[in-house]
Amino acid sequence: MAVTKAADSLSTRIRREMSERILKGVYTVGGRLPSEAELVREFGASRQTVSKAIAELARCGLVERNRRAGTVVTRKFHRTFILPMADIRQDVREVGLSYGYRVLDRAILSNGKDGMDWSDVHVGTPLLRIEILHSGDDMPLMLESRLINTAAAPTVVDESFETTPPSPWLLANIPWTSVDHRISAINCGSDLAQKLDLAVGTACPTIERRTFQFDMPVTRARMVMAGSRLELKGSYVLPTI
Amino acid sequence: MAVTKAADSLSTRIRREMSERILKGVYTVGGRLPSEAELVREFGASRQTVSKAIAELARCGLVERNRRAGTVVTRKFHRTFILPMADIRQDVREVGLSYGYRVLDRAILSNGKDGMDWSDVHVGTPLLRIEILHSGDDMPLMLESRLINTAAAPTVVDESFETTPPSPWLLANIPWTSVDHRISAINCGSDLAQKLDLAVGTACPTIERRTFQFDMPVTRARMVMAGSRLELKGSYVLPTI
DNA sequence: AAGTGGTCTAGACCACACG
DNA sequence: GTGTGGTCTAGACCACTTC
Repeated sequence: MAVTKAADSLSTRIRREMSERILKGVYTVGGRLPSEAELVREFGASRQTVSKAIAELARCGLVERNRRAGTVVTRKFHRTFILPMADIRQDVREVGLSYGYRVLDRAILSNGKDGMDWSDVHVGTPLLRIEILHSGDDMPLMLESRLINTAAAPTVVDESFETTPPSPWLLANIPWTSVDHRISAINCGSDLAQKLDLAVGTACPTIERRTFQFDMPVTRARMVMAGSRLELKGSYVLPTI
Repeated sequence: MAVTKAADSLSTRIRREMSERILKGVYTVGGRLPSEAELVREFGASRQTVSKAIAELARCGLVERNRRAGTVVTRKFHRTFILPMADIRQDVREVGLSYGYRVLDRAILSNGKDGMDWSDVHVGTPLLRIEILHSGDDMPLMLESRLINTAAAPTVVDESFETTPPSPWLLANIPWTSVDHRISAINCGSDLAQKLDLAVGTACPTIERRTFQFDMPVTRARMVMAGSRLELKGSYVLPTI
């Protein structure tokens, strides 16, 4: 038993030892782990402590726990990965550019009129529509077109967005409970090409994102990246290691 | 105190009650939560149980815990979201198409020769290069170009990939500990256009993904989606609700 | 010094699923 | 029935950080 290296808690050390065994194949995929009672004996820890360690492995998806059937090794931990919901200001600065943005449009419209039709939002609710051009060293990097539901974010009407872009402002001021997104690519048309300073037809990664407070839509945004000028990156390390 | 509705565990009910208070603004952002001792009194639960509930809120990023200073409400839980690392077979079937794929190329090459140069992999290591065209109802949906490091996945050389595509095979057979990815968009050239049955220049969402076993690269893949034929979607619900 | 969270133990009861 | 994990309590010691 290699449960060494103090400074980490006992449950952490047990978790690490067990995840190492799983990754090294000591316990085979589909096979059973020793029961909690056996691990209690092996590690000389209390059942709570062992249970906590194994529960963390289960949260990471390395194992599945079943009453009576015991704990079995899975490998469904690859089913998700994390994409940072980056603050574009940080991302731009990280590549050494000075971040800036410009508000191209800001209007309050009534849902159901003016061509606005946001289903799931009551007809007549005021909506804030805003368009932002983000740039680095004055080079356009991303065009953001956003609708904000004033029923979910009433204070937004008093916000000019002259010092803070909408995305960080919303994150800091309007809580949300769920989000969905869609990643696609578009060939930019002449309007986009002009705003983003690209050749017509350039492939642009595009993210559409919607956030909700329970069932109520909060905001929906379409973010068109200026071709390959800014990369969308992410990484994920299994947290149990 | 609305700690009602049994069937859920006590710590779950406490967690839900507390997250609701945070989202409703009972505890303001930057403000302090009651200490564990106070919550023990309020909810009539043991300290372990209260601690577990609050620890889960902290894992989700709703609060930050500090010794002596207490637990404060943050709002950094929006910093990441989850993108499903979808099994394309499922995704295709979900939209009602019959999934199929074809191996366009399969070769074993030596790193450092034949134009192969995978830094971080020893020169001379055999690499499996494979190209797969995924389709739905015989319509091309995604072109996958992949390298696999045989030092990390020795059994891959015996696998023809005639019945299982590389991605699910790898997930099921070769463990990994970290992954990174890059999302971009490309204008497809003539070769891609032919393989994916698209017009030259069509914007195609592209994912590059690399996985590792600790420091050892396992596989790297470039997946080019056929324009907008297949969508990349994901959603995330705050797990504390 | 004192209050906070972090962790651990020992013991207990329960729910579930399999034989 | 029986073994598994799921959860809870009570009490304890410790580490950290602010006062």
